[in-house]
Amino acid sequence: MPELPEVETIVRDLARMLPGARIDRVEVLRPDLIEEEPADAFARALEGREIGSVTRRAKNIVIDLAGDGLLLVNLGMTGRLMVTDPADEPPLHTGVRMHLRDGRELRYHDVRRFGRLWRSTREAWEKWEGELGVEPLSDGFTVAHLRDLAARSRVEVKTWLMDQRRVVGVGNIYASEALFRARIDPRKPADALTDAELGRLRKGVQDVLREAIDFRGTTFLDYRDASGERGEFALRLKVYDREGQPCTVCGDPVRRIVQAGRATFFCPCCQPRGRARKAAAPRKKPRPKG
DNA sequence: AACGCGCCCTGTCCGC
DNA sequence: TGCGGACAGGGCGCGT
Repeated sequence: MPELPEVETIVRDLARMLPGARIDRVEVLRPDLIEEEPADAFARALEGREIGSVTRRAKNIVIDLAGDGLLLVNLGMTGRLMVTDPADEPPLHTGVRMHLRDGRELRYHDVRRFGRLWRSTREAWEKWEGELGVEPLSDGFTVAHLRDLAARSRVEVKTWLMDQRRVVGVGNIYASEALFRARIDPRKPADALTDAELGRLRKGVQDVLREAIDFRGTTFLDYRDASGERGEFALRLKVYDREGQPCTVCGDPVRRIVQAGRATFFCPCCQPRGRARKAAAPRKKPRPKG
């Protein structure tokens, strides 16, 4: 489910709710969600720990255990991490229940179980996250950096943008949305992007992520924030899941293609191929019917 | 080294 | 109404 805006929304909520809480007892209902074996060792190791800070790196939730290492959570496609009342009957697909000393429960729920929870030392984590790409909302996300990355890859830009070793946090929804805003054909090879296009891409990525955070994320299927609420950004999507519907800018039908096995949505009129952007940028054009 | 692909899993929807 | 197949927001490991 979750791309950067959804994870960021959850993290901001948890960062208000969790610091200072102590983990009393951990129940692992779905051991395959836990990296560590046996999962029981993972559960016992968390018991008694105090939660320090909650932060985000890429699409990972980083829970600092106040000097006792880190608890990391990747939500995969359908993961949810939320604070609940333990009296609430855990629904089917509840994977981990962390009972807090103050009476609340930190609950992990995941229908498809693509998500993972694991422990790490700060040193091991820093080494691991060093392999990840640049944070798109950080100062390091510059046109110069994008140019360096793009010059070394002939992969189609949409696929390129989703690779977490280059730029983190952009998944299948926001990749299509960012390229629409940047007016770049998603099939264009990364190393064919001009500086002007990279500049628009940088802005497109940042704008769409910031706006989605403002709306607490996009709820497509399963996403819920840390309180179990839906995000509100879905209505603001311009191309994602809008195949055949009119482009909000030019009225032409939105197209769906498949790249690297994932659906891509774009407007062939507003995101023209090649450098065929001779005249002014595509604007509303009267469209002939038929 | 870089890249494409299949796969992990369950639920939903669509066409027949 | 039922059933098979396609597809769903991520990421890893494999083979080329």
